[in-house]
Amino acid sequence: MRIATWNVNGLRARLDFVRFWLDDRRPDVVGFQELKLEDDGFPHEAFNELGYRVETYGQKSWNGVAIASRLPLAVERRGLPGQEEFGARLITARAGDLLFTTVYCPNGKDVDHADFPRKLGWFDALVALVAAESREGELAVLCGDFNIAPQPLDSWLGDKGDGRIFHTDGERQRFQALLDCGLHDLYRARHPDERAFSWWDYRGGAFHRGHGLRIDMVLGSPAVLARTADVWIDRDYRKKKEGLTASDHAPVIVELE
DNA sequence: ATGTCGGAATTATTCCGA
Repeated sequence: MRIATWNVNGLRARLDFVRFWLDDRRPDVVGFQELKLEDDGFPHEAFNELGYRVETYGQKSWNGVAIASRLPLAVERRGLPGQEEFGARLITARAGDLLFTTVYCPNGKDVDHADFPRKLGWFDALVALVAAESREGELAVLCGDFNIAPQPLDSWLGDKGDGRIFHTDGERQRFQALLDCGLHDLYRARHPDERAFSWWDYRGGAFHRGHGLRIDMVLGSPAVLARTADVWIDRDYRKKKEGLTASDHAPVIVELE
């Protein structure tokens, strides 16, 4: 089974690109972020034609998440309790035997911006939810755009990034708190010393200069880790395809036995 | 050069967010 997470940066603008990727990689379950459209406007037909059912939690203009699945799909939750006013950022569904959650975590903008403490509060609510809902032996996945580089190894800035937005102790403590709930960062578990990124700014030729961050993650419960055969970042899909513009994020793919 | 995108508000141009 192949699962994936991908921040598409606007599904309307990315639809042909996403279809091309789905047809090429054939994942079974995908968490999408930054749809930037309302649920009424979701292009279900395009996904159905490729064999996917989709559950969505969108809003106008910004944010928005969805789970597409070739396996039976039953939605369990839309929205992070107590944080709904911060945008459509979390959806959970059962996909086959997986309890699959995808999140678009707040960006925070800058360490001295009002959104930064709100970002930390959003993570505190996420940690509380994960802690309350985790069940022994469950095949649970929490994937998405976390907007945190957990270690210096996850940033092109290395330890020179420490203290900047995405690189602060406060953000890293929240990410660690998710791991302390029993989740594993599957990419890092599989590739302990690899410097690899999932996001590169559109500006300044960041992709070609290697100026990236690893902020898109697939976290898995111990049962998921035990079934993980491979984890890779689909960097090729950060490049233009057939003249179509890529998202600023690459998909992250996990192969499960 | 904070150099690019996507979307919205308004009508090809500006803003906002990332």
